[in-house]
Amino acid sequence: MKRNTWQREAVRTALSENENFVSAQALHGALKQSGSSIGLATVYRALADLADEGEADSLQQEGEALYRACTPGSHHHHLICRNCGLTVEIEATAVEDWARQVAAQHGFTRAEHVVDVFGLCEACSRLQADPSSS
Amino acid sequence: MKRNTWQREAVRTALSENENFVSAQALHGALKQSGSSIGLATVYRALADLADEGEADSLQQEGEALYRACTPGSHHHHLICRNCGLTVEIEATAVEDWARQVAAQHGFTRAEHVVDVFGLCEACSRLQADPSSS
DNA sequence: AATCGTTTTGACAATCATTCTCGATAACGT
DNA sequence: ACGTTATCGAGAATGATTGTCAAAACGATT
Repeated sequence: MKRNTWQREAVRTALSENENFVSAQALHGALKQSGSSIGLATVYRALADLADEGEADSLQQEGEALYRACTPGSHHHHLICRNCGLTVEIEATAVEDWARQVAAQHGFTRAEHVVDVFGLCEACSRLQADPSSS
Repeated sequence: MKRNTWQREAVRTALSENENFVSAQALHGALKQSGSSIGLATVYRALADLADEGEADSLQQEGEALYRACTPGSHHHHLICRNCGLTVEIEATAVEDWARQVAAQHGFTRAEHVVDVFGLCEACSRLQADPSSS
């Protein structure tokens, strides 16, 4: 049976306080900073669980897993700033259909897909164009 | 200046002999099997170079990087069998456009995207439906 | 073909994220 | 409150990838 522990709740809370994708390590660091005594392994476990249960989205960047609280129950993708990490949830009905269709065309079943868009957000685009204003 | 060594050539060749995505470790193992004395670090370096130069595609799966020779100069995505690794290159013009458009809508510039579709290929679908025939 | 400056290699150590281990702890049903 | 048993925490273990550095290989030039 699954139990409710303050640790899991702490991770859930810490996650939803972050607008953007965070690594398990970073989240653990933040929790420790704010006085929690939670263990690193526990953060990893809690994040994996949350991702399984659909309460968090995850993606791989530079060899590490990043997590983010997500609006549960809705399938969506992300538009992520490569520089500052700003993340926007995006709907992609058209892409869902396309993926399913392409898979079917090639005889594939059980299609899932990974779709993420990276770029420079408006602010970071400006910074890059005019570095003096940083 | 970039030099041509038999090691790099060996990696390029080994890659193109594999229809599917392979890990650096696996590729190194295969090369050793066939009598090569190439070092593991060299395989990692060669693969990173090939990916940079657009001669190979790469993706992350279960915490490890997988590589695959790709038709150079063409932007494409992949349809990958979750079970046997069979890979099909797919065109995704519609998705390209969608990605660019979504990024622009949110003020993002320099949009890039990660789009991969995973599923079970025809053969593996059958196996799963009727495991007795394996 | 021999030489020289530079790049690349390979063996192994180092790193780093993540997972495992296991005794201790705490949740939940009774 | 009690006993089960899932979960925790600390640190060890794992496993992929990268760094180090002396030795070897490359390629342009004699």
